[in-house]
Amino acid sequence: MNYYLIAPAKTFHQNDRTLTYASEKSLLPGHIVEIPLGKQSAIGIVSSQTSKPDFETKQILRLIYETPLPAHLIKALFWISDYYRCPLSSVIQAMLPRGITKKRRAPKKEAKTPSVIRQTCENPLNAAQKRAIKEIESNPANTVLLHGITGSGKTNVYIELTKHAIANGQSVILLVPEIALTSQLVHNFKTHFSDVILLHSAQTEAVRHQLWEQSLCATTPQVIIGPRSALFAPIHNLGLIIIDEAHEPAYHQDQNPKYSALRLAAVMAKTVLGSATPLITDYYVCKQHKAIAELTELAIQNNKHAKLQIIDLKNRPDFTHSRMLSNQLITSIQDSIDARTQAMIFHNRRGTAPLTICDHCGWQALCPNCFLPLVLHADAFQMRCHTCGRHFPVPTACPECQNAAIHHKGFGTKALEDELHRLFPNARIARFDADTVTNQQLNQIYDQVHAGNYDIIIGTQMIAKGFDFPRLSTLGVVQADAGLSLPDYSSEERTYQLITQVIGRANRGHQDSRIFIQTFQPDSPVVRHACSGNYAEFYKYLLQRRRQSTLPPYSFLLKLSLTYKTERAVIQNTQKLNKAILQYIQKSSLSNISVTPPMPAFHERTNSGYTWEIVIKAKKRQDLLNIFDALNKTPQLHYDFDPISLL
DNA sequence: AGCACGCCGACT
DNA sequence: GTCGGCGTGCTC
Repeated sequence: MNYYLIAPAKTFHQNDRTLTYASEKSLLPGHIVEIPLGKQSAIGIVSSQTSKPDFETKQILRLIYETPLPAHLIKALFWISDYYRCPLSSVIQAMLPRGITKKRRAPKKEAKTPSVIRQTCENPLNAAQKRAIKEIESNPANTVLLHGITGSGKTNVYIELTKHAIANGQSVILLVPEIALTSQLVHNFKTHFSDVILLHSAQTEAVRHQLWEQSLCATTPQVIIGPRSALFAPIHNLGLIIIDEAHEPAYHQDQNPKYSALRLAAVMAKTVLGSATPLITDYYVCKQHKAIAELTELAIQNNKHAKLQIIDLKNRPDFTHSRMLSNQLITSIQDSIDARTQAMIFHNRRGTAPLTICDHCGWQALCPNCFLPLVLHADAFQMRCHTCGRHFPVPTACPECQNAAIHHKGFGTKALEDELHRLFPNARIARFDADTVTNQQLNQIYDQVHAGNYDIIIGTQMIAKGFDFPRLSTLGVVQADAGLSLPDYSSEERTYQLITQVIGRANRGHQDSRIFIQTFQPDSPVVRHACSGNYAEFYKYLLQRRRQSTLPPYSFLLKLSLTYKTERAVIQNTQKLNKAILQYIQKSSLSNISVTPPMPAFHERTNSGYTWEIVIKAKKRQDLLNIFDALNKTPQLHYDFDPISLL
């Protein structure tokens, strides 16, 4: 009889660890089995063989797949659970396809038996790209940052690295933040490699299961493209992971299992992080390991120019035609229309007006579920909550004091669209935001824009990423500093990234173009460095600030939050928690640790109650783990190691 | 999370 | 004397 440690996929309270089971069969680590657990049965993963224990054991019911999961996934399973203190079962659930025990009907289209990856075309490289590839491949560090400006040809580098890995018999995973927004990169990969396995959120359970089996059973190297969860594809001989736009927050999963795809990738295989605007912490760590490859020149040289102008929103004489758009921007839009080219206006706020307030008594329209401001959508005659999606009729009078003087403050993309219609009554205007387009539709509409069916394009984040608009000659950012007002430690780098991405839309060099950055803070280093594209200066500036406040990369963070039905309960329990933390720190005489006093969370009140939080900063990450382990866990306690935002 | 056991109040 | 309320505790 053989005995094995099995990690069950089922969660059971406060006791999440491997269990010992017996089996006549000889099994390997990574084998997926069915086991009896309590009165039920569960799926489990074989961790290792063990000796006969001194307690009763149950028999493994059956082996589900002859092929075990590859070793790097078993490593990942235990690493995530340990590093982020999350239940093993939650990791397994993320790793295995839903309905793994279901018998699937044969797929309509014959599943292609994975064949040898075929190179289908040439991949010309310039000197800088060749240098970067050599740098990445010869660098002993496990993670290498490919820092390349927009248009420097990172895709060609990815393709070449992938070719080399396949030639060595190794599989490659390419992570993208969101498939629908990266169709050009996906298309490029498909033209270079046949049989790329593409994973995305629109696929059905059956299709995912089939693709999962396909990669589990493949005997030749595979290329997989997908979102962060594609790291769990069961491919063998994983040699390289490429993470495109590695600064994107989509690479951090914020529900259990909480993990950073960047950290996880580094545990599993050689990892390349591609970004024009890397996160400060990633740049800092890679710099320390001398693991940065720079791509500083445009891949395709051209003689087109983009002229950038910063406009102070406080300077009212510049806003005599519109309160939203400066005279300079309006003139340039008109020039673009006259020249039959296009203008793009970026504003990261949906709807018509983000705040609705009664002038008489101060009442404010809030979502009864989230207690956050409701956004007016005048075209739909609705007040919408952008957090939970609920919608309500537009009030005609204040519900508190019956006064009719209610005001809609601020403006979103819909209001901007109305304003542009007023200023340019004959222009063809397209608006891209979550209200008008889903990610799936984005490509069709993009084609229309590309074909020149529109004169003015208005949009949120959605249009800032990835797309190449060759007819663009005017680009306007309505309020570049909008994100800086958020009380979050990462708001500066998020703002830098956004401005850089937007500017990148005009810097593709198809047209001479003019860029107008409107801002209330023309002197802010974030806005200035983003406008001049000076990452090195921005890095220096932000690193200094992080050092002053001991934030990452100068510390590790643990965010603890408590949610209770009443304000009284949440304050009491957060204070109790705070006391327990301080006592533990003193008892263990830990140093270089700071604990914020209990404070209300940014979203203090929600439908589920009141939330307060405590943030712990430590020089050594292990101290955070030790403190956490010593705490009393209750269902009200939520925790986040290495949070990317403190909101 | 389920699903047992277990120890007290309302019923045939 | 039995049915069932959900408090407590376990799952190899």
